Amino acid sequence: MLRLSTLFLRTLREDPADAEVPSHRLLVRAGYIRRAAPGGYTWLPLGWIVYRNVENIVRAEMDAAGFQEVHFPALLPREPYEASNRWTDYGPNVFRLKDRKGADFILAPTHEEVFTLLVKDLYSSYKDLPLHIYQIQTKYRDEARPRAGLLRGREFVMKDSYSFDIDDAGLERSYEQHREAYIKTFDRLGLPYVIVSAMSGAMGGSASEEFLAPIDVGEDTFVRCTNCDYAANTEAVQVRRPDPIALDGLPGALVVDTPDTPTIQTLVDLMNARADLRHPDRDWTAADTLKNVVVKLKHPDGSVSALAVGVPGDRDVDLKRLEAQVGPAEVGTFDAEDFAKNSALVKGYIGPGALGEDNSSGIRYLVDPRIVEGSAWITGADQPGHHVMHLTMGRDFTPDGLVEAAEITDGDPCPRCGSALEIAKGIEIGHIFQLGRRYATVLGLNVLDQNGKSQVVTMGSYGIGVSRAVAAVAETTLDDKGLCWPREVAPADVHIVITGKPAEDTWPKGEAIAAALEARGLRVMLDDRPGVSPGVKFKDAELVGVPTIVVVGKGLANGTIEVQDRRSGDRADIPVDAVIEHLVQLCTT
RNA sequence: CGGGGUGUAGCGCAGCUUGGUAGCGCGCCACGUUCGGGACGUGGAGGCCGGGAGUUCAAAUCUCCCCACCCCGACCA
Repeated sequence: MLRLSTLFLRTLREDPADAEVPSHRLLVRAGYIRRAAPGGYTWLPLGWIVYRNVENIVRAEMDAAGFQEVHFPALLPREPYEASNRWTDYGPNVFRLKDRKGADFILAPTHEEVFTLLVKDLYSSYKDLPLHIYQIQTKYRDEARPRAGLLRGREFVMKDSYSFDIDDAGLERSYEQHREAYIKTFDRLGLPYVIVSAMSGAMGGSASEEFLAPIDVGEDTFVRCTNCDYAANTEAVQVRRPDPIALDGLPGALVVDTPDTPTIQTLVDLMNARADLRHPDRDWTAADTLKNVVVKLKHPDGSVSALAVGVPGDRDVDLKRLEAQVGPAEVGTFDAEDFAKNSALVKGYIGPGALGEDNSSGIRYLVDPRIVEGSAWITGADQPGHHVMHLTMGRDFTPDGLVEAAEITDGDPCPRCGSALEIAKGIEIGHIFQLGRRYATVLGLNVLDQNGKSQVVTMGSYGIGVSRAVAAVAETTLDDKGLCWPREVAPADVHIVITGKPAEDTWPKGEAIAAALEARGLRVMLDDRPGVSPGVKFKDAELVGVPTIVVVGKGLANGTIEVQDRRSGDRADIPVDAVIEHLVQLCTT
């Protein structure tokens, strides 16, 4: 039984100044967590109970799916990460340290390598597969900017599982099993989620989906269709490609004099104002122009190359989307110095004429899928103050390929059904990922198949942010009075408030009810603080967020106990001799 | 890493412009009153004013450097 008279708890009357996000504010205010380090939090007794409830739900669902729990150290040597190249790839995001002999260690940000090596250590036959193992472990990432309390910390707890299969069909099945287990887990946690397609290209896998809790304070942007069930991380959205247009009879390309038009808007305004350049039927818009943006790619091996991206002029290049396509290379800006080195590029007037690996700049040129064969564009003529109109894709220029790099906007057509997409924010609470053979290959995880031939194992990796899930549950359930936990993760089933003076009947009665409920298997929190005014007790009960609040007070004179539902605020007066049964019913159904 | 903001008692804040006794509310302790929606009185405890250097007779206050936190952006298997 949790007695508030002795519980290590201090609720705050006012919001902490350093917390902005509601879940963070309330978890601190209601005495669940305290900040202990930049991006690191101490779990107080109530928080730790909730954390363990969440962890146990996750564990129970993993076990129910037949996955086996193991536990690695968080402190790991450099070598495995060297083998997968992530010692360098991870860059400043890993905490690195040295032992007394000067050997390198890391605080693991993720465990793919050591899981792979563990299986390599013990297994060598196809008969041992498939295998699913997982752990619930503290992870460390030196985030540039930890924020929002538990939502993005530098130390956090993650459940990470890995599947090992002999072939692609097996991986497919393993992935599906994990997907099912995740659905059950999040349903049980009472956490709303959207399953979105995510990027997998950079890691060499074939399928990847994220579970996002749709909340405005989330850091991930995703789209979902207003009509069908398509949903994707914005980085992974595949734009609908219009049908090609026949090339016959289109007007020829025409270079026109357009002084002082270095931006799309100035260009469109000038074209609409000039009689000789106007569109015969309508005004030109930014969507009629082709904008070419040059960026620098920094490759993991340290080399740098230039890349040109062509997008319709009414859209910006979304650097995150671009980076997801070109990963593991990083995208940087092409600055004045870079322009100076490449005389074929005229800033503000860059056109396809100068781009492409076969053209004067030699810069690889990728275009948005909307740039289809036969589409005609107004674009740069590669000389100051000049543009070219009617420049037609497939006739006047041919890019080196396509790239999904244009920003996605509200109302864009769904790639599946064509209806409008809407943009939303979410917290990533889970990620499932068909990793493939990348790690198994570099770390040499092979098994013998039926024919005695050595085969590279194919892997999946699957994560749930356990500590983050606590914040996500809080965030999706709280209201203006405080936290509001779903029963299964709540620190207790009932929160009994005793009002009146310790000498009055309410006190022994409250104690008796608490004991009786506990004997019936309910988890009880009892506010037995003497000399604390009823108002304070009510406010604290609402702040702490136990789903059922029981008030032993004034009603006792008439033989009733008040039972409140924290979420709805509904109150009912229950006769004293029926209250135990009533509550047991309430809390177990 | 860039831009903006903030560091003063456990929490929320004032004081800084114009240098001179460190304050308020909540919380905490003692006693008394009160007891169904954040009660009241009286008396208390609690501070290296984020850290360091400097200017000055004298620094929370002025100057420089550093650190931390919050917000926006960059970054985020």
